[in-house]
Amino acid sequence: MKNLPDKTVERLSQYRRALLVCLADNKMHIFSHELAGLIHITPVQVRRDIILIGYSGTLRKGYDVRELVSLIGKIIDTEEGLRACIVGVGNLGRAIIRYFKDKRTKLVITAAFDTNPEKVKCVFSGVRCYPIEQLESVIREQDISIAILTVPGEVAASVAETLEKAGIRGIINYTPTPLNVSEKIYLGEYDMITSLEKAAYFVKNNRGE
Amino acid sequence: MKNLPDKTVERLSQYRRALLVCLADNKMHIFSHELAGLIHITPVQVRRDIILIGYSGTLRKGYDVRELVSLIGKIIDTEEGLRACIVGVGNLGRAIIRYFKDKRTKLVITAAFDTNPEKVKCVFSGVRCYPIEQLESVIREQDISIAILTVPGEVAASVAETLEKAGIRGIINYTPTPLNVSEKIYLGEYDMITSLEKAAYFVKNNRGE
DNA sequence: AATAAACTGTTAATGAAATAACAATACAAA
DNA sequence: TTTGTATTGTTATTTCATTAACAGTTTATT
Repeated sequence: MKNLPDKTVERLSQYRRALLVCLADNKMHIFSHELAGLIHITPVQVRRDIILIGYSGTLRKGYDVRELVSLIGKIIDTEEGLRACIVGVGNLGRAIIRYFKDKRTKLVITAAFDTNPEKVKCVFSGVRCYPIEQLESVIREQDISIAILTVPGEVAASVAETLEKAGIRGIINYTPTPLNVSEKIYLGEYDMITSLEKAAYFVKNNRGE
Repeated sequence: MKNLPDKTVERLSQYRRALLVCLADNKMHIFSHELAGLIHITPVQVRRDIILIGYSGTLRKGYDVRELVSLIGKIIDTEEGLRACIVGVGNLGRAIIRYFKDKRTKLVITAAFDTNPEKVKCVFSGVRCYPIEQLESVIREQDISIAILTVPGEVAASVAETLEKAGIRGIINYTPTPLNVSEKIYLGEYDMITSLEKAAYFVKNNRGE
């Protein structure tokens, strides 16, 4: 059950979201093909993932939704919860703050940072904005593990360096600048130009998903 | 040279961006290890990708930057260029519009759509916003190939259906709702909660990249 | 001319992920 | 009780992506 494949982890997150909707609809059991249908993958893949996390369904009822949600929670979340911050309160930063508001209890954005004095000390969707100079101290005080980088590309590298010094453990980079951080730090690169150009290539070549 | 691997296409986009910076610095030749260093991958991977697109470097000078940029352009871009639109002009939609402004000549955001009457007819960073009812007609008139979906999750599925009817060829989904569109349509899923939860999992398990 | 250094290009091996095929089981219906 | 059906769970295969190993080539240096 340890060291799950990359893609399985991504799907677990999606499974949970779909399952929470089921629970809200009072649906207590679900078959692999139903869950597969909700996120548009194959039933086999669902079953394989579920085996990987060490869960078993029952033959005529499928999987117990609550148990599965709880198990996925044990895998993705920590008991005490993790805290994240936004670095760079532009449109994108604000979009993410707002979007995450009240979505998860075990994974919360607790601080934002910006250089603009107008933004500092403002509160965006409940998240306070600090001056970038306080990055290190606030991260340590609030025990923030993950940083979401939404600053302009030119300053991304230097901010990442500061984050590393502050002891951050994961960085999600929405900046166009590829980052170079210690192997110890989880790094997710999500550059939007690449996403769009990739789409352009496949559209051009008439290839669907 | 046809049907390049998924990951190679992504890297080509990154190569080009790095190479354009080189050109701006008047650097006309580049070695595989230099290019690899810029985006933090291995030189072997760079060389493999370059072989795949049918290009050759020279032994003592490496790759000709201009030629490589031009070749990548021929692969990713179309002669006439592609047009894209934003559906949903919230913070995220505006962030993307602004971010893409003047970034690429062959890939341009030409329209935005929203239901809010206050936003309709506004121009965001040079991109006009139309009412969602005109989605189909505007897409056809402007020959828009790609839609970037930044609407609330609840309406994503119905918007996607309309996009499909309008003859869209690629959808980039920033919505938390997984989409189900025809196999013919390229679909990129970029849900931010999944990105963050994935980071949480790896941070929790002390696993870097 | 010979040698060494610094590359590119190619093939082979490995690893990760997805798919296919099928075995096993519980239940319903005849 | 038997048979059929729908489902899970498991193993094997295939496909895709990365890494490793090394062969080949040009140029500078001696």
